Amino acid sequence: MSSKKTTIHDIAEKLNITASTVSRALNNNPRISDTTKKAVLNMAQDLNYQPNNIAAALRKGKSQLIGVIVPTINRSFFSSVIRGVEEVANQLNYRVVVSQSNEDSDNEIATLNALVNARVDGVLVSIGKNTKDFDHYKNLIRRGVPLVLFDRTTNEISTSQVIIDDFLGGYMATEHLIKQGYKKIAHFTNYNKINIYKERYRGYIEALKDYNIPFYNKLICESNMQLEDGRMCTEQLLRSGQKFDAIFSTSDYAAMGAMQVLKENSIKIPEEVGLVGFSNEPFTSFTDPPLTTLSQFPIEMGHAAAELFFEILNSKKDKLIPQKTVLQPKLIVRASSIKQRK
Amino acid sequence: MSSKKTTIHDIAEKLNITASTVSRALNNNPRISDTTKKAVLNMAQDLNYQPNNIAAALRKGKSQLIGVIVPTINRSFFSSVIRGVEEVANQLNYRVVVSQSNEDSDNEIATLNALVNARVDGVLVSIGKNTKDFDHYKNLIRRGVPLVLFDRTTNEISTSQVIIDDFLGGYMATEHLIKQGYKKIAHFTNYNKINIYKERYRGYIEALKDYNIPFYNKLICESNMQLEDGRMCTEQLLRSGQKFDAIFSTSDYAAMGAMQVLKENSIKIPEEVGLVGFSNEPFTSFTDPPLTTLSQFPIEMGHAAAELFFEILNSKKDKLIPQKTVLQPKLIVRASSIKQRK
DNA sequence: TTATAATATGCAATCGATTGCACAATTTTT
DNA sequence: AAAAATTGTGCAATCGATTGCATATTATAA
Repeated sequence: MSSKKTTIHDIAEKLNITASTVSRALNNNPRISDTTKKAVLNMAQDLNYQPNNIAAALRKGKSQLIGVIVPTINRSFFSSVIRGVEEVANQLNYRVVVSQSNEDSDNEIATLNALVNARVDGVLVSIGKNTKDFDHYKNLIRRGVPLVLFDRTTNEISTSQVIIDDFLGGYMATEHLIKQGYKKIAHFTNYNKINIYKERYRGYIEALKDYNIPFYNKLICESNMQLEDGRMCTEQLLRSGQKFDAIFSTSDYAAMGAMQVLKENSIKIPEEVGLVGFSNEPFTSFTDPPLTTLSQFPIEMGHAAAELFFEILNSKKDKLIPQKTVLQPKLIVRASSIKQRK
Repeated sequence: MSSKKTTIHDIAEKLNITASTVSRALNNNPRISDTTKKAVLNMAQDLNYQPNNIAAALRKGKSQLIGVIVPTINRSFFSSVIRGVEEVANQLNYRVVVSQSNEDSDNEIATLNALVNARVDGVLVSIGKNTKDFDHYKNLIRRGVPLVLFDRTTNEISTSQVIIDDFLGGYMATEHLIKQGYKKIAHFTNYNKINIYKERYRGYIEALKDYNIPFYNKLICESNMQLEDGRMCTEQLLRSGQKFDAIFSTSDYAAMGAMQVLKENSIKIPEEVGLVGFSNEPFTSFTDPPLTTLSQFPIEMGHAAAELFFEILNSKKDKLIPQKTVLQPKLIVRASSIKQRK
């Protein structure tokens, strides 16, 4: 029943021409006459021809596949980036192959190899928190496989990347709180200081400095930045007796934890404590009060990453200058940090 | 610099054997001596050999790729399903290629064809809301391409599928509200009645019947089930003067819209109006009050879908009986619907 | 009218791994 | 010791599309 799939040879045979001609006709090669092209196209339709990309990939050495590795796919930020990548890729007749590292270094390497073996034409990666060794990526570049890093990046690898200006993000969040009249601003950051957290932290410090607000080490809490960690940090702050009137958390989840604990302790947000998160997770607009946060424009980040990828792909391999796209984060002001009404 | 990638021929040459032997050795073929196998493996390591899956795929007619089509990837439910699929697939050395239909029928078809041309070994699909014509899927099956539908399915296509028991979900939600003492339960459902919404609606009706609660058509609001729609439905209910003391919304987003409007009107949840959503979106635990909802176990659904896929793949094509995996939803009771304390 | 260019198509190798069949070498059976 | 079975490799075709080069045909220029 399922007669074999039709190939260009079948088309060629029916039309009494060769497969080369069919191939050229299908690829709209100018050396083929319009008459032949039409005949081929019609016959292809009649025979319900479906090109075998695998065969083409083997011959051309290009699979039309882009690999994307993220720590976890079911986080709004990452799935949105993937969405963005896919939008650009599909436009150019590329498909997106996704893999998760689960923040595990070994897994990240294994998955990277798997993608390479599948002969993806390049890889877009957001590096896991625990990855300290970048040799595999360096090898990849040496072997000429296009690589683009996004969000979770490192300067140890010389390749194109797209990030948001996390320093600015940290600065904006802190400045906003200061301008609202908050003076003792706690900061929750990741204990594992990969680029993004480091930068946000720097922004926080810088803003304090610019506004002559003293920095207290006791107001810093390092953790894994999940909801539970945010709860813990907040409880710790409360127990310590250290006064604070605002929290800038570098993750929305930890901010949510803080919100819960504050509410449980009948501390009013934003009147007594202002709260700012980071990432604009979908839930932040649904909390009570809604949470001020920073949007990282994940879909745009996906677009940018894909564009950088295609730039590498289309460039002469020898004179390739790594590009860096820096997106501006945007402060989304919501009730959790509005002390003054203007 | 980038010396060509090593192939089995390079290994063969170095060892003075043929490529066939190398291939067999790498695939651990029992007809190859252990000595040779070891030599091949070592040489492969030395030359940093990376198998070319594309070549193998062409020869074997299997790409080790699974296509997944979802309406949108950046929705918690769908990205979690994909996560589940990926977990099973990776285990079996398969990769996952994702595509979005954006709820657009034409796009869904185009994307399906693209995946087929990429020679994925099969496709897992959650059908778009607006897809009414299933010919493309039927063709796919006729051509012997394994197809598994999940969540958004249809009985018009004879193929394996995995769904949750939406009828039961609707029933459980409604019964829970009834048992809490709510009597006039509104229901928000999708105007486009694809399988899942139809079933939940049926469950709602059945529960009312079982508990001798009259059904009022005026308590039903059909919409697109986004947040705005939930707001609209709720405002409409309020304006209409139709009394109601609970809302069972078939989407968490619409439920959230309802929560907002109720709060804006100073209507107390759960005291005056009980609220139940559907899907257990991550934000539902963060609202105030936290929202009662139903978990669909998306990751497990992904696992199940992948398993069904591999069953098809490994079965004799002629005697293939479509399987249906039905997962049980689970009621997650939170404050939004707890009127009585037991 | 002949030389030259342009046009349209065919030939055959190629991408890299897999696999049915053949065959030599060795071991086991009778 | 001859026949049969087992073991280990090699040969060559194959998967389907692409492409450099050759060639035949027609159109244009000299």
